[in-house]
Amino acid sequence: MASWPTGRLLSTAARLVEHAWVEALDQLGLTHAGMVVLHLLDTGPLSQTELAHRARVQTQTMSRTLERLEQGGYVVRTRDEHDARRHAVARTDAGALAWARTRTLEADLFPPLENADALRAALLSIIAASSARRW
Amino acid sequence: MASWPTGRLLSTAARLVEHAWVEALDQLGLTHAGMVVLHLLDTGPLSQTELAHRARVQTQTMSRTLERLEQGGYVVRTRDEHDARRHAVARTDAGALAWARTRTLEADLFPPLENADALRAALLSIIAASSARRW
DNA sequence: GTCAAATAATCAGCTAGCTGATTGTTAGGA
DNA sequence: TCCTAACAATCAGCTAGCTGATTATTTGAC
Repeated sequence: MASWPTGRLLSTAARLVEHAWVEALDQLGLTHAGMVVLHLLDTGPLSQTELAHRARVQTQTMSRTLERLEQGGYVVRTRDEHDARRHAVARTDAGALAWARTRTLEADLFPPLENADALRAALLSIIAASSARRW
Repeated sequence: MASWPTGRLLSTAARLVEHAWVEALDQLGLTHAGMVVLHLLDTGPLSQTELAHRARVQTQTMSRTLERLEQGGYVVRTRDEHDARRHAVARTDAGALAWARTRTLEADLFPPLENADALRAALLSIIAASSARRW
């Protein structure tokens, strides 16, 4: 596996790491995609397009994630007064509570590494390079 | 985004990097999951369970990927003579040709990095840590 | 003022992961 | 020998990504 291309190592590592969260999140009725949204709403309500942009995801994908979050009572969507095309997405109390509970989950479950800073730097530069033409 | 947990950076980077392959592979009638299989068959036929194990994927997922590869003519599945539970999966000529064409694709499309070796080392240790209890 | 273009969200439909349950085959112990 | 446990593959059904097409609303040019 040491001969695998770096991109494939990246995909594989990401997928394996996600497994660790699923069990813990499942008990709270959350998914990882949902947790990302609850995090992004930390600073206040956002439109769906803005949420999708910040999560680096399509608006269609975000739409469905929000549908589930709303159904679970973690989020409310209300039509924007000034622009009826927009939905303002806000966390409910239940959403804020769930986020508080999972706050440190991602970091806690990540396997400890020697060169964690170098890894973060590399990932950020990959994201920056790949986001350029897309987001 | 610099404040995101490392695991989330990992997922996001992996997803963004995959976008780059899709277009190129699509023209060859391949998907990334399929390409991984064609690579794993480099050294000869394998059972589906073995393929799933090496790709770090469930056998159900592999089963479906192989179904599509076989349908596209890139792979053949034949029942094992000695153990009728097993399927021996082998590349066809078309499969070998497709693999030859995409051989360097993953590496070529990966954004150039300063500390690529450190990244690979970190990813390999993450995979090792996460694989331990699962594969 | 009207009509075309842009924008926000959604619908339809695809692949790739996953879990849980099922079918067919093999191997091993009573 | 038979019957149960293990194993290989698949079926059914879920979420999360994606593309392409559609609907409703707003904006802007004429």
